Amino acid sequence: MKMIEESLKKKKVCVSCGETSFTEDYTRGENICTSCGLVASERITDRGPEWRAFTTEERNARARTGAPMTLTIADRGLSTTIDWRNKDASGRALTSNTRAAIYRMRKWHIRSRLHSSQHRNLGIAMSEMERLSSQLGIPRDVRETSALMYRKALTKKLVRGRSIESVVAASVYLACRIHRIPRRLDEVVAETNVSRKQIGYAVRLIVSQVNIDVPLASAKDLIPRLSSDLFLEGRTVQKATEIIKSAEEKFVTTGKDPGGIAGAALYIAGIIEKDRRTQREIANVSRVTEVTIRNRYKELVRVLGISISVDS
DNA sequence: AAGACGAAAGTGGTTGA
DNA sequence: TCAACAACTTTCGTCTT
Repeated sequence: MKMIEESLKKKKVCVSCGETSFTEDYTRGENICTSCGLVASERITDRGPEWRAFTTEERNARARTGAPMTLTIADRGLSTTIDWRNKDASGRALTSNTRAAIYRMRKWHIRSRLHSSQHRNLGIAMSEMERLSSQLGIPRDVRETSALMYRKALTKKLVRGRSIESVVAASVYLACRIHRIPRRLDEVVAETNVSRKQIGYAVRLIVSQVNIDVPLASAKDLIPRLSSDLFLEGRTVQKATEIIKSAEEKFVTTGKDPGGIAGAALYIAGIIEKDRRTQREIANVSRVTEVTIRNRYKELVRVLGISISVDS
């Protein structure tokens, strides 16, 4: 037990490429690096059910727990509901006494459910968040984080005087940053009706007020996404990751657009590994211009002393 | 003909007085 | 609040493959 706790606490880093995200393959019991495919550890704990089910009915019949508690529903999925039918559990009609009692319970139950303005706010915000994050294709656990961010912002009274939508968008964006899922602010802005300025302001506000570390966007995080768009080969991707890593430690990549850095690294890696893409192709997927790719790649070559080999 | 290159001028955002 | 500034973009002519 102790060992399991320790291994959970320690953040795993891929020994091959330094990536920290892993896919757990339960059927094979392996931990696989999402970036380079390295099998990082075998014999992981299968946290799934110990039974098997082939149909939905079987699954429902065998499950012994209810829906998971979640932050993305305003009442955390913990509310009870009282049925509107005047029947008991076995389907018999209720006596008039019981019926009156149930009627009173129902009344208070409904009245107490959305009792505070915060709860009402959350209700609206969570449905908006659900819409936004599904539009952006954001996975479940990141949504939980963004819900948490929103709840923190709400309790700190940061939503007051600002539109719910802008704070929701900021929460989603920050959750992506925290989980190192590359979504740029512009992409989030595009799915909302709020101006970029307002969302940017909300983002900064939350970062300054809420006590959560938000890592800076790194060019490394963009590599998997860009390289799959470019259909690059594994070794090229790995090379690009190395380039960025040494660029980050050797030299300032700060203040530069991560897209430019990532694009330049992929360009160089492509040349070295003979898996070349044109500057235009790379510029398109990394959302910067060819000129920026050029500038960054010249800079990287100069600073890292990479010789673009003349052999071809 | 496509890709790479670099100069010049313009834009949106940050910083410091 | 404003000007200076760095990073990035747009545009365009030229060179290379």
